[in-house]
Amino acid sequence: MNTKKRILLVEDDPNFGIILRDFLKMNEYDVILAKNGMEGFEKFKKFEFNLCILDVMMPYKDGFTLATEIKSVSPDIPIIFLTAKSMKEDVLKGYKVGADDYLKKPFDSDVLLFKIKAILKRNKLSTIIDNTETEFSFGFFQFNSKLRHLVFKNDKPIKLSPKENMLLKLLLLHKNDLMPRELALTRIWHDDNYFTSRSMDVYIAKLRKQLQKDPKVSISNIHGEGFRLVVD
Amino acid sequence: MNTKKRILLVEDDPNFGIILRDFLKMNEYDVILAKNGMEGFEKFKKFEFNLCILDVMMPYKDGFTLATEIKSVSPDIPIIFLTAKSMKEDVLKGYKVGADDYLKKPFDSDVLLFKIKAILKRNKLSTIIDNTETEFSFGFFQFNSKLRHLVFKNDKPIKLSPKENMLLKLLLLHKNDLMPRELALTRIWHDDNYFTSRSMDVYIAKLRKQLQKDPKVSISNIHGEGFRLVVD
DNA sequence: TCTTATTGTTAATCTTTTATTAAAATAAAT
DNA sequence: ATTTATTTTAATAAAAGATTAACAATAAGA
Repeated sequence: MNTKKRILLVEDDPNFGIILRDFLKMNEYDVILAKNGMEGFEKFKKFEFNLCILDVMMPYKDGFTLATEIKSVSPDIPIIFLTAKSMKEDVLKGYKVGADDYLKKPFDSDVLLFKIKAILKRNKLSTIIDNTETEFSFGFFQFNSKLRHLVFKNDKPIKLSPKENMLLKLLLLHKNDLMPRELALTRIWHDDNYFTSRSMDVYIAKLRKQLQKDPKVSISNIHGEGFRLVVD
Repeated sequence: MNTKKRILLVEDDPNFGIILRDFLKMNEYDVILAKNGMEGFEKFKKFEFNLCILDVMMPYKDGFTLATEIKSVSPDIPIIFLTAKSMKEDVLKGYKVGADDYLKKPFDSDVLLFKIKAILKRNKLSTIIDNTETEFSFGFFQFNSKLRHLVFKNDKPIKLSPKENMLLKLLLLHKNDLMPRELALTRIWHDDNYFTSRSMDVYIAKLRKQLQKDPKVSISNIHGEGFRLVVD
């Protein structure tokens, strides 16, 4: 209902990977496909995901190793393993590195869909109750990213739209430092192209309009690089 | 570390049931064994459990039916199914009634232990959040969620319907903070889709009608996120 | 300096989400 | 079995949000 759930799919068999990706896309998931563990971890760091589906047997870096790396960055992200053989050792190893489920190939696609649904559902509660940083204070502003409220001095709170809100939060997480354009585009717009970039500029303008209430606060552009929220 | 985790094991084969119970007990779990669905539900209501392990094929009342009953009382309790056959239908049915995992008999006991561990670990957070508070006071209102009574000043109590009641309670548990739409939909409507969402809006309207008696109390919407019960 | 690429701003358009009301369907109670 | 309460569905309106287009301004490179 909300926004599409994002799945990282790491599968080295290109034929199978593409067909599985398309199948999941048809079922209303946003899927990023990586063809090996290396690429998988890069993509994982770049975007934000709700779930990972990892093939176990991959050359160079296997699914378990990748899972361990992923869990070290995001301990709570659910992982489903795809195993060719259902050997006890594999299953146990999977659970040891924090698997939420595993599927033996060949598997039934409906079963996979249900597993995904079930896992996302039970992970909802913990992800709904978002315990990332939510209160920010800068200049004469007070900002609550959970309520999407921006308060100047003792005025009544200004309601921010989701995009305004996320963008301001990203800027604040890089306060007085470069917030790369690319970062906002991949994190907020999930795509980096001409139009999303234009859209982002519009939101920068909106934020500037609010922030100009405090002369000590501004958003400056670093040409070709990104933006910087400056607080004197 | 804390106290032993309590497991409800429902299995109609007495030999297998007893050996499995003893195996789990050896592994530091408190286990209550029931030999059919009827007895299983009785025991479930009598004690408090952290996890249920249910045999699917049982005479008189099967595991799925039992699971549905259990979930109607405790929506968040994790359930593992034991299936003799791993038919697709069974697996899907299991996930539909909210299974957390399933195991095909015969299974490896170590795998079961790992599944139990994994499930209890991820359920830790959400069971802590389970709140049994029943008396609330806000603005000029007094609310008893057990009696489903909402009282304004000294008026006679307004009887709330079950859904109104649960929704108000959820809002109050997040007083002055975001109560995510998804949370109410999964907790109260057990499904998050267009229609349940519309239904929820209708109930928000009903609550607003009652709460407007006190100008200091209101329900505000956070677009795309949820609602907030505001008490000045 | 000229040219091109990037950024800034505003307004129009399109999309999604929420609000409200009423009617239909279901469930509970008498 | 019939009334009553509750819940869902439908239809439509209103609000909020996001994108796009058009054009202005600015910065960087040739």
